[in-house]
Amino acid sequence: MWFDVDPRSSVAIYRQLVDGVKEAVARGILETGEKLPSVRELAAQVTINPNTIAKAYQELEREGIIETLRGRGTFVAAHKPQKNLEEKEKAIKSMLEKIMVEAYYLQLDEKTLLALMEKTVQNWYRNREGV
Amino acid sequence: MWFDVDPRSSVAIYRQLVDGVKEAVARGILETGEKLPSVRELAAQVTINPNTIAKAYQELEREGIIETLRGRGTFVAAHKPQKNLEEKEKAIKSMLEKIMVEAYYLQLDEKTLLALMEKTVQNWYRNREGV
Amino acid sequence: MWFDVDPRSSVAIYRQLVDGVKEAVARGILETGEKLPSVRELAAQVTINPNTIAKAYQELEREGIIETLRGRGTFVAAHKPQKNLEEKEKAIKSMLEKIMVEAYYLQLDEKTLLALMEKTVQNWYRNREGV
Amino acid sequence: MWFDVDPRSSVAIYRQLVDGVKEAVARGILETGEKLPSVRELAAQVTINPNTIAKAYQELEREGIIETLRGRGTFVAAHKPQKNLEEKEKAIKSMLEKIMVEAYYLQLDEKTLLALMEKTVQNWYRNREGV
DNA sequence: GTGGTCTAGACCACT
DNA sequence: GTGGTCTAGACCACA
Repeated sequence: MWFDVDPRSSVAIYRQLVDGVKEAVARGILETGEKLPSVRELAAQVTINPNTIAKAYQELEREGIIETLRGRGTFVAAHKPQKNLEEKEKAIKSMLEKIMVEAYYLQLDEKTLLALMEKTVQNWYRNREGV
Repeated sequence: MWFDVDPRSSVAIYRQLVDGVKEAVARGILETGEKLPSVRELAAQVTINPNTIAKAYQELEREGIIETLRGRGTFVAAHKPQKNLEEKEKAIKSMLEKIMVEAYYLQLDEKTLLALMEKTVQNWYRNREGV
Repeated sequence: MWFDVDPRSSVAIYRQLVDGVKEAVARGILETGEKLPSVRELAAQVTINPNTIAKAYQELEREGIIETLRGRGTFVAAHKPQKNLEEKEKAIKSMLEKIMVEAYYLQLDEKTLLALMEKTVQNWYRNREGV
Repeated sequence: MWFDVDPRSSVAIYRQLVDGVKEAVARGILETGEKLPSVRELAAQVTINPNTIAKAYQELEREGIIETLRGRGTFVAAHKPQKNLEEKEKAIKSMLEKIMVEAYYLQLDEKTLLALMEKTVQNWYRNREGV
């Protein structure tokens, strides 16, 4: 499966599903138009209540990541221009600041941190290229 | 005040307090040995339930960021060697990956993203230098 | 074609068909006595499940908009006096109230809203005139 | 209560709740900052499952109509500038067209229809004025 | 077959 | 006390 769910985690299961799908799409593991497992199917595979899966799918649809065709199933949507661009850019900046704080307590110096970031970014784009 | 709390936010108020203090310490706004307001003082200033403040202080103490001297108050602790280094490094990497996903949906290209990161990092260290 | 169907929409496909035909008739695009495509024809054209088309035709027949002549096909019916006049007037009023609520959140003022309504109404009747 | 719910209706209960609250706010029956009944309270009053109420409240929060303060309850939010303005304007236009179609089958003439619209609009604004 | 909705009942974190 | 989440099981409309 293109994600894993930890029922012990403090983050809600449906959130883990949402993030998992978003990441899989971003990584190119799930491609536009590809069919997602049906709510019941997925529920059976990961032994999670169907309602929980459904909630995740609805959230993903609201975010425009997937779309459901009535009676046929849910599919990865074509990438639409995103809404709330500013909001999301703020979110990225705020995540970066949290990283800075954590790095401070880890006593990472500027150089090490930047190197880590560069490596992560380059890896990401290199892995996507092949898709 | 060296932080602000948004009761409308979906993140718990006590978490906002914890993060706020950690950030203030990391930024050098709160220095080692500096006294924090008492639970009651702070509760009065920001109109938050004292229990919530107390919970945040407990969490901060558990993380070794602050320490309570009985009868004297709570103070910013000296920076101790961190525990769970690996765990925290993982946390940073995981936050970076989340950033990658968000950046993907924002369609930031590699160059732009790296530039944003560098700017953030450099700003951070430059601002700390002066402290 | 005198209508379009969006499989991604949250409104049922058969409902979209029903509404589409009703609108086409009201606009004069489909005239009394005009033959509609057969279920199979239409299904082939718009790649929709024939059962769905059939359901829409049944609904339209029930509403008296079209009629089926056995072996000959389905045709736009002559306009009969409507049933449930009161019910439908209520429906219009209720739709108008929904518009008011939406307009409120859009902060449309009275004048703008009335102007929009007048324009819509006049356009509608002007376009019908030519038919 | 400032709304009523019909469990026999074909429109989902949670949708009726959402629309009811939106209308009450638009009409000024619910004012900014006013507290809504708690999920459990309301569930008891209208004998509807708490989950259903919660779903409605969440939808309303997503739309920015209400906001929840953790552990304290849910309140009518201050009116923020709306998002998706274009989308909503389209929605209004589309509702107006549906009205035109219905009016056609009711054989309302232009004058009658416009009069009805004007009356509705004026009534609405007159009733709000007093608030 | 699909997803959408609802109920009943439970547990949890937060204030 | 509040809302948030999850499970279990059920019914429905739609394609």
